[in-house]
Amino acid sequence: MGSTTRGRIDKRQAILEGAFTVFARQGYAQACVQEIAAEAGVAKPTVYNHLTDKATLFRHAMKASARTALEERLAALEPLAQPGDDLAAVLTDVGHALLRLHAGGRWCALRRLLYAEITHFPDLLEITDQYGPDRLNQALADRLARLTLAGRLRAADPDLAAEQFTSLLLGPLEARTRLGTRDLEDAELRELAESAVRTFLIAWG
Amino acid sequence: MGSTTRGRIDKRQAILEGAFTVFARQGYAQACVQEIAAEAGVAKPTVYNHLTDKATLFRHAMKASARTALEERLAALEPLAQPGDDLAAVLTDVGHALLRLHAGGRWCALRRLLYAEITHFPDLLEITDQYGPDRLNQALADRLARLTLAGRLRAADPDLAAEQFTSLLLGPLEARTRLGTRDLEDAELRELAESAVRTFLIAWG
DNA sequence: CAGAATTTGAACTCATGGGTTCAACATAGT
DNA sequence: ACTATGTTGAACCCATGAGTTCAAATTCTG
Repeated sequence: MGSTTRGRIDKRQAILEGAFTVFARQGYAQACVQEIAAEAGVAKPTVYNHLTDKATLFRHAMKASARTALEERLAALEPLAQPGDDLAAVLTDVGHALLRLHAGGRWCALRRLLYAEITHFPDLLEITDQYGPDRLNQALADRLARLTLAGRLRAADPDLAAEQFTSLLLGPLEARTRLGTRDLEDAELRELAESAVRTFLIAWG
Repeated sequence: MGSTTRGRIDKRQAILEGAFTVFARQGYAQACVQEIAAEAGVAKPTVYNHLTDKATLFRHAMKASARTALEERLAALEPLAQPGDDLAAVLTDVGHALLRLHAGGRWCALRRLLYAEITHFPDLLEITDQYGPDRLNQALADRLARLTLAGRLRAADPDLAAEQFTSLLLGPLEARTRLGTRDLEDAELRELAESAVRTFLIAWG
């Protein structure tokens, strides 16, 4: 009930990390609390001491991971704040970074878990609202609006432009990786980013 | 072992339909064979008579549904064979039809099930290869290639063009429906199709 | 219509895993 | 150094549901 010490915070953190790892590998239903405990390096009763039950554990683990995933993607947008002369090159770098993140095993697994459980866990709807694609699109739309005001783009509807930009990146990625089950070479990710930026700039540049 | 009569084929068909309905509603793990039997209007041992076990049932149900989903989407592309004078209008109609299909409850559920179980059921990889987004993109690419040869489009890379077209449609849809958990008004689907076609034709028209 | 095949309802076996208990041990705080 | 708190390993209880059994009923076939 009271504040927990750093050591105990670390244990809870280890449990959440271990939980996400096991949920990512096996899915919610097939993941055993005993395995999660083992992955976290604690005893099973300790898991229950920190998190009430398996479903609570899942919610917390997913929230922590979704937050981290969004933070990483928002960080990938930062070069757009100071794009310099070659906007196409910066957009391509940003696109490439977003593709790498999206293709990463951990975020593929997060996506699968979200799809798998979103109808069973109402919390995941809220998590998706707070940390999902809309948030990334909003941040990107802000950037595109600024670039439009600076005369660098012609995005009268920055929300639509942002949405189309991320779609041009992630749609092909998802199809080519068969829903995230296959890796792509980094060169292919780069080409994909280039193609997306080319189409985007023809339409909105 | 021998051929089954029409009545028996119908029973097996009812089982597969009932199975998909229950899997779609509850997910693989939470779906009970007893409930599937009830949905199909048969006794539980009858389910086991026709399909060996729950996993086999799941694979067959998913394959049947994925095939139907692809057939419906391929059918939605048919207007592109004879587009008439107003290609933008036909592309918009086709896009609108694809969005409606994609947003339909049944195919949302199929997608969720594919994401949820694709790492547990290798068959789903094959099903995705045979009936998944790539198939739709290939068929669309064929159409776009023909339209390019006819001087209607400038799609030197019809595969990429097709991929971008479906991405411009489905990416925004998936974000706006929060992974298929919310409905959109048909007017919004129409607007989405129009926006996608507008960008597509600027880039590839 | 008789025989074969399938389906049925109810009960059953069995495995699995969520969650709990508890005395002993380890760690943290005063 | 003592007390409080947290953790531990092992065993446990309990619910759930996959899959099976079986005699009787129903449906199908020739």
